[in-house]
Amino acid sequence: MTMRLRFAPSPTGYLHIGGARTALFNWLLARKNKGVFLLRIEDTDTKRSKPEFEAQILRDMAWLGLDWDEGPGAGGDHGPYRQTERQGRYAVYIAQMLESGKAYRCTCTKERLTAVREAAQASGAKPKYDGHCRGLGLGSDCGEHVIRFAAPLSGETVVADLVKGDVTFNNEELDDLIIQRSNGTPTYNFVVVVDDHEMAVTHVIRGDDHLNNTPKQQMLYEALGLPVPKFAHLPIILGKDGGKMSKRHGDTSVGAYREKGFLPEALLNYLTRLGWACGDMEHFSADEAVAAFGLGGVAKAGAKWDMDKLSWLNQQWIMAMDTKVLAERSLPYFEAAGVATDARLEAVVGTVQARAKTMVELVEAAAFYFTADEALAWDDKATKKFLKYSTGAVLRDLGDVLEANEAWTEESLELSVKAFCEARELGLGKVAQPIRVSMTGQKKGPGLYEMLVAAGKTLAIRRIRAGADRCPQSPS
RNA sequence: GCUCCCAUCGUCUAGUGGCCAAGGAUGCCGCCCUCUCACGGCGGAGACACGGGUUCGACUCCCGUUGGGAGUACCA
Repeated sequence: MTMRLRFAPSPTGYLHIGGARTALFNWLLARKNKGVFLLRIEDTDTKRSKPEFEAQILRDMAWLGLDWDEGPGAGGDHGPYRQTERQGRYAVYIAQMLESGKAYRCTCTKERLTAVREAAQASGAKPKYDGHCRGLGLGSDCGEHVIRFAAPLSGETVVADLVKGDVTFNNEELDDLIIQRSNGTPTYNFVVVVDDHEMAVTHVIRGDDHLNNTPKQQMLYEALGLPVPKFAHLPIILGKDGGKMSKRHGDTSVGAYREKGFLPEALLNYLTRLGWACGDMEHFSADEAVAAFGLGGVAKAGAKWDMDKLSWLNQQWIMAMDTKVLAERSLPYFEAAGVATDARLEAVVGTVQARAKTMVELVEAAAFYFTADEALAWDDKATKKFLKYSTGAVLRDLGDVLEANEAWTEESLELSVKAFCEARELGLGKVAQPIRVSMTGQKKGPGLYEMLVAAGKTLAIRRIRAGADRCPQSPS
């Protein structure tokens, strides 16, 4: 039997990190077992759901490389895959529940419900519905009413969780949950059961926060006479302070990480490793993760989001990437930064590849190659320290020496510069830094020779001479 | 309050009763490389929450305590 897994986001916001990780683990398991990964849009909250959010979620999933076999845009014969388009299907299940006596109509008012809840809480008991209408046998003519599940009153329900192990719930703790609202629409816990069944989902993998819903859903499966899927609950991702991950801890949306210049490979790598381990594997591709993945390696405890490690991984991915590919993929980031690139791009990127933790940093580090001379960002400290009165003549002469360098290769430039230093009895540092500041406006940057080559002779000579002009023209 | 889950370096984790005077990664510190910054190399500090059991032997098993998290809706 093929394993069928699903990710069921609500289009009430962007795809956040936690959701992406849930999707990822489902995807990994599906790919690992040659199963099916499907996407279901839970858009029944009409007040908060928006088509734009759905589009964004789909885009971010695709960006991460989490492709789905069934769902919006992919087809599949278990559709439709949007809950709003499935509304008609739930009525028959509700009717079945009513007929078999597994559900009943309830006309209790909200006021009464609140009073019951408060009374229970005051006495230290679990706040739950008291079953007031359970034995009344109310018919469809009872006026405004909800439909409640007549849950088992005694015994216990054991959830055989693939991550947590057996989790036992006392049925007395669970109450008669509402499965259909007074406006006729079914509620979440009922709908997931029906949808997961109709979509033939075999494994439900979701966040920890759903563990408490699971016994209710399991009882619903049983009441409906449906096979119960396997469950696995993943620990949730926490913020740096151990609390729920929120804006206070930085970005929470996948889109924000893309915009900040994180590579999908790195984000996926980090997300996989967060809460899952396979020995000492740290830096791995999606394919490698698929090959090694298993629910057995999933941690039970929540994990804190660590930007430092994500950044490190991103840098590892940037460094490991073929320079030509990296150059192509950096294009949108140059564009976003308003930096126009040219044919030197690949060479340029090569010089900053090991100096950027993100694509945005890469663009920042490379911008000086492309910006107009007068638009260079000057670091005052660097100028003061390295462009002094005495440096002016050095840079001017160096400009002439370099102009005479026909080959303009790293090797020949190194020979030229070193010969110049020896002739002047100057340490390399006394020459290299002024050149760097002239070229970049900054005191840090790529290696001297690779930078000169990547910049091109024309720009290099021009900036070195401009650097000379920038030096004080008289001793102060 | 009640129910459920969880607990190894700051962080992510390895560890499934002896191989652990607890390993890796990140971050931090130092040294090296060096024209700067990175990269890279080497080294260092840094953890089994606590208390009881079980056992010849517990990081590993059981119980409790403490701490953290989740749920407790006519939201999903």
